[in-house]
Amino acid sequence: MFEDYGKIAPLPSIRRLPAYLRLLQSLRLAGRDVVSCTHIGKELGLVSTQVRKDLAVTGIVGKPKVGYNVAALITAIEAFLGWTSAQDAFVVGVGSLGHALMGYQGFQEYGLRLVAGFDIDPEIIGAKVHGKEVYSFDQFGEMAKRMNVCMGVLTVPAAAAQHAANVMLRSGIRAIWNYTPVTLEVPPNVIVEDVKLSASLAVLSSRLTDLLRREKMERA
Amino acid sequence: MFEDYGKIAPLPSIRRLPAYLRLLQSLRLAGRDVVSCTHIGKELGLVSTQVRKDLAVTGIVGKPKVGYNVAALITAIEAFLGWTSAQDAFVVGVGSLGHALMGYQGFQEYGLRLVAGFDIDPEIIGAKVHGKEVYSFDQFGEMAKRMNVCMGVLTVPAAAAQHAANVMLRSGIRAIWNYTPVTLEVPPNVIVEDVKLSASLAVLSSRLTDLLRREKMERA
DNA sequence: TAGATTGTTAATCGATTAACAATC
DNA sequence: TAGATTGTTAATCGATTAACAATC
Repeated sequence: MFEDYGKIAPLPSIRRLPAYLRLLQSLRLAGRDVVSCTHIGKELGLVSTQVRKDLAVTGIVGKPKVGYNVAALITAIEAFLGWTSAQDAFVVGVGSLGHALMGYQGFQEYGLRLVAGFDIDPEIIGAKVHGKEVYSFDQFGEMAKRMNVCMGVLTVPAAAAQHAANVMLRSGIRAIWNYTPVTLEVPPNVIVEDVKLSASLAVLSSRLTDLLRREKMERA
Repeated sequence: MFEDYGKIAPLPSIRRLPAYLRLLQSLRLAGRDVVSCTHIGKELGLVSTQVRKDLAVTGIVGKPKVGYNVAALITAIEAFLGWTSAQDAFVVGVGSLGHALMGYQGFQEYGLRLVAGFDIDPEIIGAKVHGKEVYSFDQFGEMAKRMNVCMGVLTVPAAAAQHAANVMLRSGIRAIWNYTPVTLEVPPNVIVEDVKLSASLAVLSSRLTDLLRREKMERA
């Protein structure tokens, strides 16, 4: 008898959950006990039915006429995302971006702890970055096994990305947060999530180009 | 008589263009003159019809049986994105993330030049970050007008985001690349593009949680 | 009670994929 | 010529939005 574990939540819904979480935390701080989808939607610029559908993926149920319990909703979202217990991760590539991520305090909120960095540059190996040690990438496998770390943040130059990923995979890494522009090849039981800054910039600059051109034509 | 300027390209297509651009540049470097959608698709893990639809938004046309001219395609994508001439931008908030972005060389490829940073912290005002000056945020308006900068990268703490954005808007900024988790309120003639790291991490960690749970059940 | 809100089903919308004629 | 490839139209798929009964 097969359970329906094959069914996963829509990615767009998952992507919106952190925004709900942030709002809910501020509501809790303000002493609010319950909140409606209408209210959430107004704050975030979404229609209420979309909010309701999104929240439903966490398994939470609300009360008609009342709304959702703020605290329960926070718990449900965090549990769904796996942000209840801190997840440890290694940073691979301590250049300016890796450096910045290691120092970013905001990840705590997302249950993510970047516990160490790895690099191949002797200049930086052994240094402390925001209080965290930087090790030689040669030690990655050993450290990953010892500390039972299964998530890696990839911030190496593009040319080194696939090689670094291969080493990470051999060390038992199951999830890679990929900040490089490279399309990584990994086995199906490993998860890769790409942070495509260039994609984001493409949207911004193409829209800006479009906007400025339009205004120019209107003035003419 | 109305032109159909209202029609804009699908956002998903725009978001994929930088990946095509990157591949095409490496093909050009390898001496390739022409390329087919099938080939591009194989490299990037996309079906050929999707590649063709995406490329069509740039206005480029290919030759049946031959494919697309690599150099022409590069030019067309860059023109569409507005990445032909360098776009200057200011960084608002020179914390660890702003610092890292100011030092990131990769933005050159995207026609983006981060020419200066702004902050309110006297400790960092006047410093040079990766060769670029950090000014007081009080000087933002004056500098933006003088240097005719219309794009800003927002990397301040969440609590300061809307206020900083307001100042930027008053200074004539038309496009904000928003790295904060705040939903900014801006007039309709200003473009905001959100870089939601938390959304990306949400996908990664929820999928990892799901994967690990699934494996646990299989072992049981 | 009346009205606001939830949960769910149906309709709409937009993007992806498939099909296929045109063409070099 | 034959076959690969483009450009375009149609079919499919999935997400968003609308409609509405259930409910506190």
